[in-house]
Amino acid sequence: MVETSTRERILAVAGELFYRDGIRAVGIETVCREAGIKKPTLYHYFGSKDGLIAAYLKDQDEKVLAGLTEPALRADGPAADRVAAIFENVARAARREAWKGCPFLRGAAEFAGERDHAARQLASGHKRRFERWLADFLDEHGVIDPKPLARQLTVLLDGAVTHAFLHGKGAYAREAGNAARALIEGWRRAGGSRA
Amino acid sequence: MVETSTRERILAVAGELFYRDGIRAVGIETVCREAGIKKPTLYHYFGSKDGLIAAYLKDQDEKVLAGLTEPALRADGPAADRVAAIFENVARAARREAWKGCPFLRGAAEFAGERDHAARQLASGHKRRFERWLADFLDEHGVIDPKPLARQLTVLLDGAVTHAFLHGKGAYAREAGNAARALIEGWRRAGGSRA
DNA sequence: GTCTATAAGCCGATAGAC
DNA sequence: GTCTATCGGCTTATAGAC
Repeated sequence: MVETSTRERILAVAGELFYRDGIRAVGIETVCREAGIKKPTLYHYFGSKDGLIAAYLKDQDEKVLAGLTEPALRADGPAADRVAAIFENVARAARREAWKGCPFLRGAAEFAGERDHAARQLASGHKRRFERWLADFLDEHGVIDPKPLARQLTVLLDGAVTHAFLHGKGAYAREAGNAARALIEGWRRAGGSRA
Repeated sequence: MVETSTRERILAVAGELFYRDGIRAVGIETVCREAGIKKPTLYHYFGSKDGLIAAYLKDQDEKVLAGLTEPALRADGPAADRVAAIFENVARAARREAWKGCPFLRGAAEFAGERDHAARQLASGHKRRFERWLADFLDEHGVIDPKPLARQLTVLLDGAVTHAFLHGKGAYAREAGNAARALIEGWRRAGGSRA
């Protein structure tokens, strides 16, 4: 089953273009041309451009989350080392030409004017899901009262992603990794009562 | 001199619309209508939409920087308290309906597909300027080896701004403020050698 | 499910008059 | 410096045939 369905092919093409150039910068016509189909076919599967956008971000949710958590799951040692691996992974990604930060942060920024747009809601949900995963992960690795710390690290990580993209340099993510380390180690010293 | 020049009026209107709805979401025609002028007048002053975008962000640079640093300059006590005031200010801003995060982060996100776009360059410059200001500020308030810490806090702050916007809640910026405090206090304990 | 053809409008940008 | 008028192209979206 190497052949992909039409729907999957459209979604793959749209995902690539939306991520590379920005959602608003890419027209339906371009998506159709690159996917080798005509407009009515796209509208048949997705109903509207907003429908395609929502499908794109829903499709990315799991994938982005898996890519983010994978370095931590693969690392060993104390929690600080494992979390630092996430930041180091971002720093390495920043070197790739095609890497342009987080599709959810960028999507939310593009639809700042539409409070209830799917891109905004899916971005918020995605971030809450990562924060929850991190709290569980810290808990499993012996961190006391992990929730406030997970929130701090989640915020720090998105700052790292954003700055790594903005300047095109991994140095920002790497320095943020140092901060993450310091926060986790300090958290243990304070006995979880810092927040 | 209450009357503003045509150029200033266009810039003020464009700034409001670009920030509220996003740069790509706002057409030249809309800017002209709201400013009470015709298109050739706008093109007379700014040459192109990209010219208007560049003028918008150049105009915001100083203003945003001043708004960001003001709470720290007004606060007193040790460096940790003063920097925490910046995060608290973001947390309070997140409550306002009209607040939509950082115009530079959002602008850079909108032009992710154009590496050399003015929005990207101005955003990068703006962030480097804030980082430099913070390093000087920390230095003046007795922090040893302030540069790596300033970078950590700059990254953390933009994460806080982004999450405050994303979820429409100040809680994320407030928790990031706790992290900032911990980083600064830990930095003193480590004698500036943490990084 | 996929096509041809097309609607209706908005996009950025400009020629040329005053 | 500001206008009227307009250009060509791209935008999202749809009617209707196969």
